[in-house]
Amino acid sequence: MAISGGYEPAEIESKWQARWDADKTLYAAEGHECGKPKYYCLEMLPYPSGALHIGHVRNYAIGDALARFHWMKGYNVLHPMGWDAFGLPAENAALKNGVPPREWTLSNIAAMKKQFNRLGMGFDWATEVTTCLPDYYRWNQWFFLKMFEAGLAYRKKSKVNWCPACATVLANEQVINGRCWRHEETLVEQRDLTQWFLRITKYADELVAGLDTLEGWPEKVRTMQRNWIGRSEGTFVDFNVVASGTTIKVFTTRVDTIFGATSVQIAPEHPFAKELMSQPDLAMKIEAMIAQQKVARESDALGALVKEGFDTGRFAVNPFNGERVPVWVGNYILADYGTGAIMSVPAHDERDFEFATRYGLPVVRVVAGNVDGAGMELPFLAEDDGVLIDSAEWTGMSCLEAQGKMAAFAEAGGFGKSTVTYRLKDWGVSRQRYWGTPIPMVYCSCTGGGQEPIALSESDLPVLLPEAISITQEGGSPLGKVPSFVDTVCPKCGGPAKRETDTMDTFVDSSWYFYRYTDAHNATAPFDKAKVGYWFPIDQYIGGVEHAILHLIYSRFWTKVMRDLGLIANDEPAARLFTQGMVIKDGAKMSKSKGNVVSPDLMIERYGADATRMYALFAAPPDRDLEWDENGVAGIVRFLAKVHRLVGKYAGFAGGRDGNVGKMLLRKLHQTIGKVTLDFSGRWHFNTSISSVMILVNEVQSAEAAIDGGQVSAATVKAVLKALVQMLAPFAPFFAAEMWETIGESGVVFRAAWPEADEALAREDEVEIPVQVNGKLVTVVKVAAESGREDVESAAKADEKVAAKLVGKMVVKVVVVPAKLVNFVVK
RNA sequence: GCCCGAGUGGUGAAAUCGGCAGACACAGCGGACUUAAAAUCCGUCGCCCUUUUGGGAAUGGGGGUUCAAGUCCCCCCUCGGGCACCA
Repeated sequence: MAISGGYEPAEIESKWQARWDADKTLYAAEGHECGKPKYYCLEMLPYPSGALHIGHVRNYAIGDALARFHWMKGYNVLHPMGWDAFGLPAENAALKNGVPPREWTLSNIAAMKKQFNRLGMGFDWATEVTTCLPDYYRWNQWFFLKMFEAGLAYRKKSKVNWCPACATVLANEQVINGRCWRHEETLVEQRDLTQWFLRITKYADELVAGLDTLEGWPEKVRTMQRNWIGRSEGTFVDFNVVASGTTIKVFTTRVDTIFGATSVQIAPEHPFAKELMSQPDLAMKIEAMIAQQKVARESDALGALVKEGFDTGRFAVNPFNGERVPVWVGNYILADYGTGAIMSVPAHDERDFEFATRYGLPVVRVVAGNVDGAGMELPFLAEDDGVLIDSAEWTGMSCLEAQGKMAAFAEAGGFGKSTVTYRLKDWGVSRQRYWGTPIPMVYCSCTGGGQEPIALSESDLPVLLPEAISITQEGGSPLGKVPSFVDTVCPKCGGPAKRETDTMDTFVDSSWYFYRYTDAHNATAPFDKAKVGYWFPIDQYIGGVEHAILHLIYSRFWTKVMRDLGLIANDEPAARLFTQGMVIKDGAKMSKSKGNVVSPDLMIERYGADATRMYALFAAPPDRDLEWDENGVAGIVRFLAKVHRLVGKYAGFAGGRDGNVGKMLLRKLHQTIGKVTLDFSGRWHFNTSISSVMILVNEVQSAEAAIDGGQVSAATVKAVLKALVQMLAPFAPFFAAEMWETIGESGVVFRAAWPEADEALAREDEVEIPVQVNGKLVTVVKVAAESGREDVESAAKADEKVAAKLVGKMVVKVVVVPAKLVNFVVK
């Protein structure tokens, strides 16, 4: 588009880009000795796909505005950037084009770095972190060894989520509605594999409790994490199976209702069900039910299954009353939650009620008072605020009280125990892929018949990923086909040994990368404790809400592990978290298939980086979804062009004396500074900051004739232009740098002190007061700002419109809110 | 089903502490400048009734509190997101 006012974004932007590349004045001060308060501003690092998308631009525009604002406020700001560079796409590209993953990844990084610079993002490249390079991933291996030593990393055979499209295992967090998080169309299969796990469950309680301290995190994210961890307090109770040595341990949150238990229900995959498989008739039914659950699980219809089950013909004894209850296998019992077995209390659990009704099992009520508002007895009572009946010595006790006492009773009797269960499972980190961190373990016949892992020692690190390998998607880990990698020497016996061929989940990389930024070139440790101590916690972390439970739970876990290893002192990685909204186009999420993808490069080419970024901040508050409208970007260009023209015109302005217009401009200026500063102080509604700057510019434009006529002093003009440029600096950095030079300021605008709003100068002499009669607006009267209640009221009464409304009426009450409004209440 | 978040003009939105609803933009419409267009500038611009003047209803819907409600309280609807046979 043609741009007026002599504003040539391409010229300005390439000029400053070159300067910023060359000089490092915008980087964080090295030390703690700089005397400034620190501010660690962090945006989530991108995956190097090869190109930034417009959502990135928004994310980083928010962070960069904050970083630059804090520079100007005098903070020592760490604003780093890196690359989450391991992962499957690199391998897929290799499969498709034959380009080695490393080469593909590094060239993508180079391309995206160029884009970042083109966008004018003020990142501290001196601390750049690239997770696929050995100087980073060796520390993943180092942490792994530490965790192994601490019993936090272990290997076990278990059912794992297998994505056929990725040809690898997925963590529970990477399975969404039974489908792969990267392949929506692909159902995840369950496979039995021996895998590496990290014991995140050990920290489950602390991860839940810590959420209460994270007041700077969105409630939404905290709730999601709470749900994900799924902490549930309850009781284990042992039911001994009659005529067998077997005990079925059930988990219940309502041990108080145990006198109402009329059956024990076990999952088809429960160990006792396996035991029963020796009976052919039962085996068939059990297998059918396992298959049924599997199908339902895969199509995400587990909750929709009709509750079915069958009697095993066996009985178990309720330890509280010695009663025998039948043992059933139920399709609504999940093997992987609790103990995979429940006591069924149809009177007080909706699901048990449904099941019992279907099969005619008895319903025994043990909680009184369960009537509805109309006095009708309810079929069951799920609430735990009732009073027990027919429950031996606990009869008459409140449910809540009984829960504690009965659990204690069971514990004392040796047939039960208070417990806490979690939905959260240990984090499966093994991946059968090439492009990831090798797991620093070997297997040797000298230990456990070659089945037990032997840890390498620190001095063996890094275990380097072999570079020249051919990648295929068949037959297990690609690394398994590289003899030079697999064959190694046993650290224990010195004989020939085999390396672990799985690699680590890439979420390991992103679990601690932000610590590395503080000491990115440390060759002897992941980081220096003192440096982390200075910078942590992150003051502000910014990213998409899609990471609420993956990255953000893993990295909290990692922080706690590192703390317990004595490496850091903080309990949580980030004091404040901000999740920005999505960028949408034509009302829908952008996607290649919809053809509504906005290219940042194209935007920069057409409108410049400054306008593109500024639009991303102007079009909506940052926490909300943003509809991308190219006309809006053009509008920002018009605005910048206007500023460009005015700054150019008045840069060397001399003469003039402040009349009313000069005073008005100064007043508007200080109002604007106040508004923009306020927006930065927490709410980040940059859309309103920018609009207030637009208002200021519109005022200057309207005042042009007066300025030209000498009614504004040079000092006022200068003050307005200078602060205007400073206020634009966080949003349009190239532009601001250029304008700073135009008005003859020396030094770097981003290091100049942020302007202070002078309240006295910002104050209006006169205010307009709305006048209402019975709450309805009648008119607006102008009064001196300092007017008292009487003056305001009499000014309002004096208005002829108001007077007309008051004729013949009785004024019951007059509400006067100074500087706000007058309301006459009349009859 | 449970838990978050949202719902305001043609569009993106503003109203931060209960005090003029629609700031600032985008789009539209009219005009100036121009041979013409672009760019720029000026004006206009929520809806309904009214020639004007003016009047009326209005922030998803319904109730309430208040002199005053987009904002607070209760109930409901719609959309987005998360969790879901979790015992």
